[in-house]
Amino acid sequence: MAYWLFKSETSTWSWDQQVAKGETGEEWDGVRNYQARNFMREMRIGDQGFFYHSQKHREIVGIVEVIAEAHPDSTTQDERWECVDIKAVKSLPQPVHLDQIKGNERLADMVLVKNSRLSVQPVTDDEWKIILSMSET
DNA sequence: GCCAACGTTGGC
DNA sequence: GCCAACGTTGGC
Repeated sequence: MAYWLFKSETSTWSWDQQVAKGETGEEWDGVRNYQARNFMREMRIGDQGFFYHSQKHREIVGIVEVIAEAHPDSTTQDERWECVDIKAVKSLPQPVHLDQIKGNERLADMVLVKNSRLSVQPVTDDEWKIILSMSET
């Protein structure tokens, strides 16, 4: 199973909205970037991801799960763009802030640190575990 | 609110 | 196919 990170601005789509969707989940639509789309094409049902609030908050707040693999993005007629569906699994015990991530040298290679503009990105097994443990303290 | 970094577009 | 111009994102 692979791990990912989904980034959203609270004013566009927030964790609270994602949680409210429950088991039904929601399309991760609106992505107009080839790299991000390509990562979504690699996702499989059951993969998990972090839900990150960009801009004002800058923290990972929850865990989501892929419930539908890549399909056409319903918000555009342009068939280049695809998206997956995700549902909220749970909130993190404590949000993990970007400052904490940047302050941990074992996370120095995270895409979030190296390419902050990419909205859908892969997370390694190690990064996943480290962030989970940071969230529990 | 600014601006650096990055991606995309379009003229040549 | 190169690259300048432009638009967008997101950290600060």
